[in-house]
Amino acid sequence: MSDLVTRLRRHNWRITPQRRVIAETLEGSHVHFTAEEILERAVERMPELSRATVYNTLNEMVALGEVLELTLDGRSKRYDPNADHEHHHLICEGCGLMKDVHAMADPVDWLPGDERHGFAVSRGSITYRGLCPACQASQQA
Amino acid sequence: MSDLVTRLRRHNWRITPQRRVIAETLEGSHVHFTAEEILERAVERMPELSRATVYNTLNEMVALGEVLELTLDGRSKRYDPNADHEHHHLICEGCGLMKDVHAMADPVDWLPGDERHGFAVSRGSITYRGLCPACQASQQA
DNA sequence: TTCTTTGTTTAGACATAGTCTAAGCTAGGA
DNA sequence: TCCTAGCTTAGACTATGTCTAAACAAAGAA
Repeated sequence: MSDLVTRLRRHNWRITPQRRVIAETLEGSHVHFTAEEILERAVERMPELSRATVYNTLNEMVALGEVLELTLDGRSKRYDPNADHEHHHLICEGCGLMKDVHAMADPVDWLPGDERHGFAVSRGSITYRGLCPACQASQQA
Repeated sequence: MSDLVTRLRRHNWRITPQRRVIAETLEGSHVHFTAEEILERAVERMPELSRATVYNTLNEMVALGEVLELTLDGRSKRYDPNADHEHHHLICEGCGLMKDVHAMADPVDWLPGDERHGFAVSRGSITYRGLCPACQASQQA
């Protein structure tokens, strides 16, 4: 799997300095940032970068299918540059910590035909919830 | 499974006229409403009902565990009065139509121990995405 | 019954997340 | 070089949800 800028370029998408900074900020992290967090970090490298460009660029990367948009907490959307690789998410109900995880089966295979209501089902993503080790410890105390 | 008002009363939660109207509005539907949609419909029965009461009441019902909060589209939260019964959601990527569905297995069973990162995993919910029959038809045209 | 306490509701101000608009800027082709 | 299409910008605007302070209501005590 190649880096995000390379994948974006394949769509004949112009890689401007702003878009490069945003893509590299997104890819350089191991957590899934919100748009505001990306703006905050990208502005350190390019102070004149505007909020609208960050939102526009993220939406375009999602539309190109190279970035996933996650809406896991109902507050703000988060962006996951790892769009190729099928994975799910595990979230701590105590502190909000999020991890990428892999399941042993594709959930689409577990949806019977009569539960599909005529839909053409393309994918299924699982959100696991629980308590992380730190929150389990603090709950016992 | 008893009705929502009955379940709420078991928590020694005062059932005021406002709360009753909100609970009945929520339960009387087969789609999952947003807070604004509930307000809109509840106000028809109780015109002086305020927005704040609707938001407060929904949040309290979620905290009591009798209503599920869904954040499936990143726009607004939706509320599902069917908190007891394990089910998942199927969403149309064309028009946003949402259905409750049942899978053949519990997704928690598909998450291997070494993917749990020490979490105490309590539940997993699946969001299926695809195209509903109407949107498949209009796409072909 | 009246008083007190506690919890509930209200209107509207405020906060946060995200979109839109109009103008200016930039890169590449003629 | 100039033109054009697309990109970026600041800031206004919209949508969703929370907070605050005051009014209101219900239940128990006297």
